[in-house]
Parts: sequence; C-alpha cells; structure tokens
Amino acid sequence: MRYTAPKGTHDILPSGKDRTDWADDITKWHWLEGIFRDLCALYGYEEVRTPIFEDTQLFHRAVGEGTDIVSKETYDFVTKGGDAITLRPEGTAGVLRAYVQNRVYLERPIAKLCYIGPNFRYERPTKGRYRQHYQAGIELLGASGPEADAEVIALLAAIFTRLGVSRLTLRLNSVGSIESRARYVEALIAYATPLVSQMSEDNQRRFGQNALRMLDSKEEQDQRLLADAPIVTDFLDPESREHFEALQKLLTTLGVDYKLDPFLVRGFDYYTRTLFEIESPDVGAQSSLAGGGRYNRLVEQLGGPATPGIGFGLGIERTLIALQTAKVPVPDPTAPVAFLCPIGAAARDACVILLSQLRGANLAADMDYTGRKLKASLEQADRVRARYALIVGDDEIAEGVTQVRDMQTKQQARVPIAHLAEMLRGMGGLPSLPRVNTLDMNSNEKGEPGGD
RNA sequence: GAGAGUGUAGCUCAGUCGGUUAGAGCGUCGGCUUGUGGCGCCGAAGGUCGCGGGUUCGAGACCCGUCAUUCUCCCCA
Repeated sequence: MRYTAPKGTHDILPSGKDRTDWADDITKWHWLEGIFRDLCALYGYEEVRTPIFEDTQLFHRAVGEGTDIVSKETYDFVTKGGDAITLRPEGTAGVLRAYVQNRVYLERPIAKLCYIGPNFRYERPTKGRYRQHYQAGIELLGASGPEADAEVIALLAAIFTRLGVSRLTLRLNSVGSIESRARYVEALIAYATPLVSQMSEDNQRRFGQNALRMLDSKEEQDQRLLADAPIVTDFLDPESREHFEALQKLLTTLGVDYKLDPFLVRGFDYYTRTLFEIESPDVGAQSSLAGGGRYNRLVEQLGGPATPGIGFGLGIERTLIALQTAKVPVPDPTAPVAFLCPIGAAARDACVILLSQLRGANLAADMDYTGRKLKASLEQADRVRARYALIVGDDEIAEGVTQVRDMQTKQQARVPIAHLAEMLRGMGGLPSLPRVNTLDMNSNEKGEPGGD
C-alpha cells in the first residue's frame, strides 16, 4: 500500500527545480509570506494565531447557515467527548472569537490583526482549489469610517504591487446596511419572480434560498434575464451611500484602481457595506485571489460589544499560481557562503570541526559527506550555489590552511583556518576585508549575504 | 453532488495496426587528471507500463472494474 496525500491537499517541498508548481515550492511561500508580514508590520497589523478548529456553532452562526460553505463544505465532526467541532473554513470567525473571548477591545479600541494559516473546505478540488488551503488575511476592528476601508484595501493592493503582479482587477461594491440590503433583496425577488422559471436550475434554487447569489451566476441566460435587475447601490441608505462614495474618493486619492461591480456578491452572510475582490485571469476557473469586506454586526453576533470591522483573506496557493503563470521574478533562495570539500578521511574529520566553527560564527556552510572525489564535491558546491568552496586535503591540514575557491571567478587562495571566519564574513558583504596575501579575491559582484 | 480527460524511469513525455529484449530528453551516479565545478563527450543505475480481472497464440496498447490525479459545473481563496 502506498499512501497518497488526501484528496485536495498537497505537499510543499524544497524547490531547486523550476519544474515544480509554485504552490508546492517552499521558497515561493517564504517569499510571499515575508512580503505579507513586512507589509502588515508597516501598516501596524499584529499577528494572531487561533486554533484550526472551533465549535461548529461559531462558524455556522458567523458565516451563515444558508451559505454553501456551511451547508455543504465544512469539515464537521464530533469528538470522542461528544463536542461538535468544525475545521475552520475561513479566517475571520476564529479571529473575532479570540478578539471577543480575550476582550482585546479593552486594551485596543482599534485592533489591527493579521493571520496566516490553513483553512478547510470539503469540496471537489480543481486548479487553485484545495480542501486544505492557506490564507493570509487581516482584520481591522473598531473603526467604521471609510478611511479604514481604504487602508485595508490599500494594504491588499500593496501586497500585489510588491509581489510584482499586474493583470489584476479590484472589484468593489457596497451592499449597505442589513436593513437596506433586505429592502434590496425584496426588490430583487419582486423583479425576478416573473422570470425565475426561465432561469437556470441553480438560480431557481438560489431564488428560494439566497436570492442575492443569483447575481453571481455565470449562465448567459441568467445574466441576460438579470441585466435590468435593480442595482444594490440604488438601495443604499444615506449613510452607507456617503460611506461608499467617500471610500471611492479615498481610493482614487491613494492611486488604487478599482472597478465598481454592483453584481459582486460574496459567500458569507456577515458582510455589510463594503465588499471587494481581487481577480486574476491566471488561475483557471478560480479567478478570485483575495476578497473581503466590512462586517459591522459580526462582533456583536459573537457576543462582543457592537464593534465595526473590515478585513480580507488572500488565497496563498491561488496567488502563487497566478504569479507563476505571469512569470513574476522571484528572488533565489539564499545559498551557503561556504561548501567544504574534504579530500580523504582525515580531511573529513577536520572539515566536520571546521564546519561547526563556521556555523558557530554564524556563517551558512555545508560540506560533502559522501567521501566522493574532489570533482564531485565541487559539483555539489556548484549545485547548492555556494559562494566559496573550501578545499581541504592532507597538505592543507599540515599547514593549517584551506584552499578558498571563489566559485564565480575560480580564483583560489590559501587562507589560515584561524582567519577563515573573519575572511568569509568580509566577503559575505561586510566591510572588514581580510589581508590575505595571495591571489586577490576581487569581488566585483556583491554577493548574497551568506547568513540567513 | 454531476460531467470530461489522464495514469509508462526521480521529472516532462514518446511508444505506429496488439507482436516477442521498454524508449528519449532532463535529473542522478560514474569515467574523460593523483586534488579542481558549470560546457562537451562516453557510460551506468533507475520501470509491478497505477492496481485487479477479462479478450487474445500474444496486451503498455483493446474491454470491464477499481484507485489516484487533472480539468469543468456548483461554490469560493
């Protein structure tokens, strides 16, 4: 019996080869996560980590019983102790639960939180859709003004800018308050009632269950029938309208491009007012890379004080697929400064000690353990893209030196072991250049810092 | 939940009308210097042809089943 990863899950592996999918390549993940974390710090968002499972009721209440996610896509189960728990299908509910439970609002009237972690949905996997997928997201709690919306959206846009993706669309909509949305849904149902019999099977079902979602249909007949449907934004209450208009002005001021889309509807019930989504043409049918919106009643619903909030979630796998398709350049993973190439058994012993000393001096180093010929060790040094190969044979041991070979220039120098760490650190980019008398190691390229 | 496609070496894939010994490129390992890498040349290792059954003198190929996987619908990140 050979085991395979469960359906809809995937392994993320060391990269090296560009043949792998980026969504399976750990260096791409590190890169993306690094950009996300840097920007969160820049915008003042602090990380929180919450459990990957919660009481089933939390998700059912927060996300909405009628949504597809809850009605058919959650991983629900009962523990041995009889508790009903659910693997989290999205990030916001758990973060808000933690916010309320720990009374974070008492210390931080404005709480700016970010998170990154796996979510689970039981659905049929396709390109860019996984049963276990990762999202990076933020939540801004306690601020109701349009500036908060603008900041959250600007941060999202900044992530993609820094990643280097273009070819994206930011779609923007407002569904208004719960009351104005209800009025709109009523009007929509009134409009659709005489037409519903001509609509697709799916939309007939939605008509009864979640009329708003009819707008999301990709069926041509549905789109035609709904072309003259009432528009959500015409039903906004005055405050929501003002908020929405102010947000648009702010986005324009900030240079964030967006496209108004009154048909944008999202899968969670908790949204109020602002809704947005980032779309890419590069991920097959799963074009939505990130999405979010405002949820002014959710904290209250979860037992906290009435607190406005807004946030987004960004699909990491999907974003990586889009980056790969768009051939966005990604920095290489860091390489060791030194790779030790021992010649003979005595040299191997000496290299083990030397290796340990280099690492103790905070220099990324590695060595050949296979006992192969020097040629093969140098090939290995080349393969791991080491900046220097350190060649150690009986001669070098006798003299207390190593041959330091610059892998780019092929220049070599005998360097006393006592000076090795100092010299490598200097060549790693720091100022203190060694006074080694032999060949000049003229480094016209400034190397990648060897350290981390 | 529904539909379609694909499973041959570590990876990407050829394999004709069913024909006897299973193919290439890349990768890996070794040789081309006694201790000097990238390019090139030579060589080797590596296969339950996803698995089970069936048809046939003969199956990697055809049929059935099964598992895995990919894509699409639904829905979402």
